[in-house]
Amino acid sequence: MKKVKKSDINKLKDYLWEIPMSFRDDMKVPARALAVESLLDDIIEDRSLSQLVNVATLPGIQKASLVMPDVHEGYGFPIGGVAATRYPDGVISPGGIGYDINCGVRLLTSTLKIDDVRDKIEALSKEMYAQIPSGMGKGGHIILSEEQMNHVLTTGAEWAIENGYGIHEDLTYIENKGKLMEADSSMVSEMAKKRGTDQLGTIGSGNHFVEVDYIDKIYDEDIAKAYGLENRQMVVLIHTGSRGLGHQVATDHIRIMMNAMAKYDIKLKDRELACVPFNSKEGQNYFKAMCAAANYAWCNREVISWEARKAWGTIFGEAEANLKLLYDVAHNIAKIETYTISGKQQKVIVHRKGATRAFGPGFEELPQAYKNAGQPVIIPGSMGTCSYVLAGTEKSKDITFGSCCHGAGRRLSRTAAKKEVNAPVLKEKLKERGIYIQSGSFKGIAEEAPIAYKDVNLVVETVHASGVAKKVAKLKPVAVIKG
DNA sequence: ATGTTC
Repeated sequence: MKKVKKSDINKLKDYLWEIPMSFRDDMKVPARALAVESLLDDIIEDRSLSQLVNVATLPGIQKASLVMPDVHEGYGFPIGGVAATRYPDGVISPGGIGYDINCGVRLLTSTLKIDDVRDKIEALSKEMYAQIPSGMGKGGHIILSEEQMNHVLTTGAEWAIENGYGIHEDLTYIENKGKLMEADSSMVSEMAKKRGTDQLGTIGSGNHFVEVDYIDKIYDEDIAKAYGLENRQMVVLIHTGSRGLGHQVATDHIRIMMNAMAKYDIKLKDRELACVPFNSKEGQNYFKAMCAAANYAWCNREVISWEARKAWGTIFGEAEANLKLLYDVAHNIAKIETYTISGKQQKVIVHRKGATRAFGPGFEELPQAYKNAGQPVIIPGSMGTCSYVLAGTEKSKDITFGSCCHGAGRRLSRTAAKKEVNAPVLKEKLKERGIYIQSGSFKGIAEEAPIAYKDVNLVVETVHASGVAKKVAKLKPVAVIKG
């Protein structure tokens, strides 16, 4: 595979770079990277830009294959990538969505200020760790019957609320109200359902976590007010997805697609880009299964919120347990959306893999309170650094198919991170800075160390400067619960 | 990311 060098890349703006179609004769559109130059110099080191060029060859791809500033290499497609293919005959590719279907984040706001509760943070971190199951393969307290599983897969977050694990008001503040209508539970294999039987309300491992933060800085007073954010306010950030169930859905359908591709005469440089036309039988079946797994993930984050609320009730009392959902966004998902392409309205299948939707003001699905502000975009940083709340913009539709970055983005591989980091020492150092890490695994702490990640400040500066999202608030962590 | 490499 021809490696992408700096000299192959044209600078379009200070934060926008393009690999032109002349780079490789099989490219159907140019490949673009949103990044300030110092991040680009990091990005060029791994295979993510070569992967981006591969994506630009997919049947039906529109306008450009894109990566966000937090990009790094992934399975087939780079993580931090956006690819829109023509509806309905362009391809859908599970690799463009990711194994963790509807991995995403949500932010809950509290009525407490950090300065009033410093002395309770360590106890809070322990109580949250006790209430929220975490770790590889770990199950939770809810065991779903076959019938309940089918309900979760078709109704998403609603299931949690109807069964006493959530608050009805939350639904208004979840992307797609926590339920994709196209879901079909019969497209989810028995194996996938089995893996998901006891994993509702669990965070898993890797970069998944539940975190307590406080608002350290407000950049946009008006939008912060609309979102209900105030300086020093404590919030809860939840990052996880569809667990073993989503992983199995991806595994099952990638295998099916690899066998079906020849039938549709699709030939690829990298078999990890396995894809079929969206309107083919296999494409539809995957999409329906993906939607079902996405619903499972929304239900999962709703149940985890219930567990977090329980822990807050134990530590601070009933009145303070009423954490309010600011917003819940997916960053591993495919959506059918409409954009202006070459001057005309065109429906596309937008693949977002490690990319957050970032729609601007006026978007009809937004709750009334956010109509003028735009969709909240939640960007978790690396463990122990900081995170951001941003607001989507109208401009994101022109530049990134309504998308934004999803986090800091990995810089070192997990193996490299483990070599560099002494986890017990890191944990102690963070504690000295008032950040309590609760984790069952030192290996997990090492892999997620700040040094393993890009500088989230630069990532956020890039998206802010490019206009795809606006900075609203900066969050600082005080407690992290992880696998 | 993941009952850690279909």
